Amino acid sequence: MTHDAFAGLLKRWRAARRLSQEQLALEAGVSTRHLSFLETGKSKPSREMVLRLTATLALALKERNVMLASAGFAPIFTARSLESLELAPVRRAIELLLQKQEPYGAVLFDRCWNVLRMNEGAARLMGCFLDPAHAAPGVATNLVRAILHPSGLRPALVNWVEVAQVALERLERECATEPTDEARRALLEEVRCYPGVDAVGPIAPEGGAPTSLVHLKRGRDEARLFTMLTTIGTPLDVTAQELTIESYFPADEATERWLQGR
Amino acid sequence: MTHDAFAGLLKRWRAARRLSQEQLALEAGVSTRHLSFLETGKSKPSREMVLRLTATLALALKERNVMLASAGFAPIFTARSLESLELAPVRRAIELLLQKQEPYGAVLFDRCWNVLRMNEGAARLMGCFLDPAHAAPGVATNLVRAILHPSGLRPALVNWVEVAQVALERLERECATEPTDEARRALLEEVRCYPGVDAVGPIAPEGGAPTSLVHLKRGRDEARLFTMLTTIGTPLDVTAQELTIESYFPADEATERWLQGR
DNA sequence: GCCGCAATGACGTCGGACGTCATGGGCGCT
DNA sequence: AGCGCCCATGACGTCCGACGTCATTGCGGC
Repeated sequence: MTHDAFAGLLKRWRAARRLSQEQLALEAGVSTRHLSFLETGKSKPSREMVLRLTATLALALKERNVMLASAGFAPIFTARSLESLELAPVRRAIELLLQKQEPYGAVLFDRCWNVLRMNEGAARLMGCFLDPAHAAPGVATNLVRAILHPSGLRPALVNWVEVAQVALERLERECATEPTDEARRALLEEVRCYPGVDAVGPIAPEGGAPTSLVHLKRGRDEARLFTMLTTIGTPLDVTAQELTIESYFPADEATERWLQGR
Repeated sequence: MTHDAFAGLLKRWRAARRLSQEQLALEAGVSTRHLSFLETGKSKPSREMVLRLTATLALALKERNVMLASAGFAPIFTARSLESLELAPVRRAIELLLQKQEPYGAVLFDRCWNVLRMNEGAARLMGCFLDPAHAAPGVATNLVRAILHPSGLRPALVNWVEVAQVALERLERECATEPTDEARRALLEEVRCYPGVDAVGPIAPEGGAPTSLVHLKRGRDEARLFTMLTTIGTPLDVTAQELTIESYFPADEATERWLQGR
């Protein structure tokens, strides 16, 4: 490593907290010797050491993640993510973003793919292709369930296999990257039990672009959409990074007219 | 860890490549013993081991990052990111996204904050508040330079100090999280030499929300905007995660009218 | 019965994270 | 000049875990 980023960060944060090496070392239960070595880059911290030090420095979660990354470790995640929405300006910006997407659809998800917000266009799509009569509870409010559950969008999804495949693949990938997230893992186990789900292919051949195609058809209504995922914030900023927006665009002229004509 | 994610992933990928433990171990220069332990979760891999194994398995970069994360390590990044744009559907989706944002502004950046694409609204904003006469080269095509360089937006930025602070902070944070990125570090060094930049505060007090306020004024034109960052893809999906979109919304009624009236 | 494959037991090496104690040097304060 | 405070650093030591070698056992298939 050219410049040891962790060393510099640690020094700066300790300075910001106005602690001497000795004080910090004492509080964190670390030897002053080792702390000094860490700040000069002569030693590299273990993951636990990073966590201990950042905890004693009372750093915000986001900062801890930066420190972890600077030392070459994966970030930690949190179970919150709803109250980040309480931040008024973020909330307002999201509202506007969704609104700008009209008449196309756009939906805001949390990291378990629960629907948090939905614009008019998306609501119309849902109303059109999801049979509200016999939708099992929880299916309409969760993207993964909506796609994979037999009473969800599945009857209307012409290319169900592909869509299911990328959805499953993505969920599995997420579970692998954040093994600590129990809720997400539970969701994965749940949908794996749905009929027909175990039949979709195993590891897709290197797939996984941020866009994908969706072909819906129910009665005389038919739409070919392609969708794109975006997440709030930068990938490094973990504040509200669990918030994802999926935007739906018409994939052909017919769908374009159909969307406009409603 | 409840379920060792890395172990399972490794086993699945090896199976997908139709290799026996012995073959893979031989090719990767690892003892069969250790490989077996890794697949049963009895041993945990070092960062280098993960890289060696994923390399011999010829996994895509994205998959390597997933494996790294599942073993608790930070992902690796790549220097490309432009050719991801060549993916036609992604490109098209981005085009549509920017277009939907009209008449508000929206700009697409790469991870060095170079401008890759810009919609009409953003172009108008730029034209209005950036003095093209004496803008130094490279300033108009890079967000960080545009904000921090004296010949950029700085004269028009009423709340320059705050804006500069978050921009600097963000850049520094990024440099810390990805110490390998030389280009980005060079940019940081460059802008640090601009006059007045060293005077902006050090570490901001736990700031860094995904939205921020911008107040622009030049002659009779004045706009108060708030901006939000979104990135393409999910935070875990590294395919094109280096692509960031900044969207500009009016922060008050006057600005709203001013924007519509152009 | 033989073979490919995976698991695993016993044992060894080694590097690095982290500890303890002691020393020396820079800097401010009186 | 003298005294504290803060930091770096030398010379040790401990310990754990990543990873190696060799041999053994158990499994399913031709």
